[in-house]
Amino acid sequence: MPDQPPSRRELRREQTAAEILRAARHLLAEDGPTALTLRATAREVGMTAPGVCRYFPDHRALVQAVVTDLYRDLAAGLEAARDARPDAPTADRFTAAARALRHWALGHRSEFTLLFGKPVPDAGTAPEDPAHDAGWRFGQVFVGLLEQLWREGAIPAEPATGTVPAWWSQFDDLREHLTEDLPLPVLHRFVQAWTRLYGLIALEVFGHLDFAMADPEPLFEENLGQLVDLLAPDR
Amino acid sequence: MPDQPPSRRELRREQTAAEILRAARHLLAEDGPTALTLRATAREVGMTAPGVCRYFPDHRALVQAVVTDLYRDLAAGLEAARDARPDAPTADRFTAAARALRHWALGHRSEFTLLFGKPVPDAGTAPEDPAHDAGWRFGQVFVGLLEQLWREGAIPAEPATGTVPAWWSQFDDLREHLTEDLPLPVLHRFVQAWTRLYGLIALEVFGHLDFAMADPEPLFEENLGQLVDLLAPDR
DNA sequence: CAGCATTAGCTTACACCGTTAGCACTTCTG
DNA sequence: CAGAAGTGCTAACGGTGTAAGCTAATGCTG
Repeated sequence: MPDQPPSRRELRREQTAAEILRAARHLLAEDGPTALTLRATAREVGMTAPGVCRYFPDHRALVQAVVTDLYRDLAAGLEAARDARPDAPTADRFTAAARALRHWALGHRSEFTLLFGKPVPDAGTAPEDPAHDAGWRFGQVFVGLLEQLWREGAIPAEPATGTVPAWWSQFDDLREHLTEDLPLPVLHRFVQAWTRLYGLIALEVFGHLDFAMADPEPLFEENLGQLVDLLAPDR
Repeated sequence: MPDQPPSRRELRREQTAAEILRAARHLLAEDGPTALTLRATAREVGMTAPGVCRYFPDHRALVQAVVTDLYRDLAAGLEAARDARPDAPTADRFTAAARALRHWALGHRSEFTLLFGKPVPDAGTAPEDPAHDAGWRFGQVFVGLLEQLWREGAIPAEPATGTVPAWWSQFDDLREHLTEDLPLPVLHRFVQAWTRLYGLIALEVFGHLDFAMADPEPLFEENLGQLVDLLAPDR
């Protein structure tokens, strides 16, 4: 079966599936994750709920399709930010991507909550879920920059504290997903940087920073500088 | 009206209100935030939904009562951990409280998600909400330790980088909520430590650390050490 | 103690939600 | 052109929050 040309029917099917997805994303963006409902989505495109079930059998399936779509968009946005000045120092491209992530999160709070919070049980990103791959493409943006920093010799292969703690061997799992074989201290630096980046952005988006400050941007920028120093001190 | 002795009726009212709250918390703990529903709670205590509405007019009100209750429990738990060894160095009491927070979060994932994630719109903790005060008692645990560290001279009053950036004046808001008048660099150190603490725990509870490691505890302990060094270098 | 206001909890009702079963109609295919 | 596959519908069931109105018991008060 040498993948026949998509019949007129299949074409139309993909078209309405895309329309449904667009409606669902609109709902999410407008009224938050709880508004992302089968019936409301159906209404949006002029169908009934069982109608859209022909395209996304479950509510779960619809949500996961949205998650996948969002991850793709986000990854594309980060890639664009990273590659806006291809000749800039790699560390600057890293901060550009990180800023783009924060900017996207603040401009798409509902979407960020769906992807990086833990509200909707249907959004689960288990390894067997289709959204898992899309999520990994997002992570790949930062991993790619990490690998390039490593190639450029910006990251020391030795830990700051003399010896490698035994528990760093946990990073072996992560290492297998990488195209390049990076030493454990490099991966350790990366995870440290990532946790701080995520923590800051999530804290701000979720409003848990309001108690301390009105505008967290300077705090973010300060941390971004620290992160780069920590991640790639030899740049 | 010199607060009359609670009539028999009011006593009974408080009693069933407590029972409803207990049932709601049970539901939350057992089946997650989405299972925390008016009708299910009513079923749990052998009533109908409009029945519990006599006690908590809204679903929102019920959720907020649960949030308040959880904050109180959590705060009590952290205080207990902090005061388990009252004569220990203050830095150790800080790490004890931080460990207790992580331990509670991992053992009460649903509850942690409700308090520190952003899933349920009804759980909003705006300043006018009753849950706000309870949340602040939780924060007070760490703030109290901060103040004690300051009294002991463990925290330098000057920033590491010579001058105080202009944006640190944002911490003035935070300063007003404190009993002691701490210098801006001290508050800056505190916010830095808090964001990293939250980031690590949230990342772990929400499962966003799975891609990198199976057991994040060593990473947490490592960061805890760094945090104390950062927060109170002169201890 | 009698009367009465308050209150607890109920039933009913309405509007949403996800999901299933069955049916009519369109479109492709042999 | 008939049959098969697919599309979207209606109807229905069980779940959710919430408002209105009712009954009966409770507790206060004269």
